[in-house]
Amino acid sequence: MLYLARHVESRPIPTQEIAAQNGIPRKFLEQILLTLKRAGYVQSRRGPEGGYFLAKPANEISLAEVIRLMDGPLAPVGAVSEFFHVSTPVERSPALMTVFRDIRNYLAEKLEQTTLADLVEIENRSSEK
Amino acid sequence: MLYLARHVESRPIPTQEIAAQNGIPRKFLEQILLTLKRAGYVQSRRGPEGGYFLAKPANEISLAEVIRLMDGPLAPVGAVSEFFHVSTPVERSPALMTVFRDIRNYLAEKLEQTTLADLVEIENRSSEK
DNA sequence: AATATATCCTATAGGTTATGTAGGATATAG
DNA sequence: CTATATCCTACATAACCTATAGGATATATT
Repeated sequence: MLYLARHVESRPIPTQEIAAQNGIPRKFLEQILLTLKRAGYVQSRRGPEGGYFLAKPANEISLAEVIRLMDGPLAPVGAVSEFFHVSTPVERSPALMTVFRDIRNYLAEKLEQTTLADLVEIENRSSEK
Repeated sequence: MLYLARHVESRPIPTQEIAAQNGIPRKFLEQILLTLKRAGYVQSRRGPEGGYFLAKPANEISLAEVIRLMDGPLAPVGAVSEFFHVSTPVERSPALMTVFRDIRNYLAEKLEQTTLADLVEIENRSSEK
């Protein structure tokens, strides 16, 4: 998705290119992009001149959303997960819960505040100099 | 280990008790304690009146050490792991690397600074009131 | 010395996840 | 019509998590 965000002005980008530029097996990448498409983060066009592109502006896609979709909960343990909560022995220690909840909150804030546009901008800035 | 830290003044504690009090299968717990013992975090005494106890003062055991032993690297991705570094496509984005490195550093600091003694103390304090 | 209590050690197993491989069906630009 | 590209599904493999199981060994107490 970062690669798509970097080339947001151009025509659709084929998996071929993304795979080659990023060292990812093409067929594996296809599956990931399909998942992203079904979740509404990318769109595609078939056939020659086809490929993938972002479905929304890069500044409306946070890392948190994408990571939750692909990797599941941000929380380090199920006991402090907001949306995927599961009961575990960790809950028997309020102090431990606080530590893990702090961690979850830090992760959530950080990853929710950072968008693909932020990353692209940072990289553009430092390569200009 | 937290349970052991809470009862640090008493005699060795058998797996039986820890298992029952924390809702963990006894045989499963045994394996975990063996791992912790081999790593030098707990000691044991066999036979009647036997059981497990901490091998060092609770304020010398950080969460980071224990989690690294049991769960592996703290880093959210291998590319920013200090001691378990592996090369991945993430490395192609300096900005992403920064985000993940920030996260790793936060985790490392937080978990290295928090010891078992801290957790016990916090819990004692709030139960006194 | 016998007994009961506990740890110690190893093998095994079922389910899930991560990381792919593979093959073909379908759409579309030129 | 053809080449290009996505779309869809099935399958494979290794590792990890969460155990379960059975017995060997040590030791405090009686």
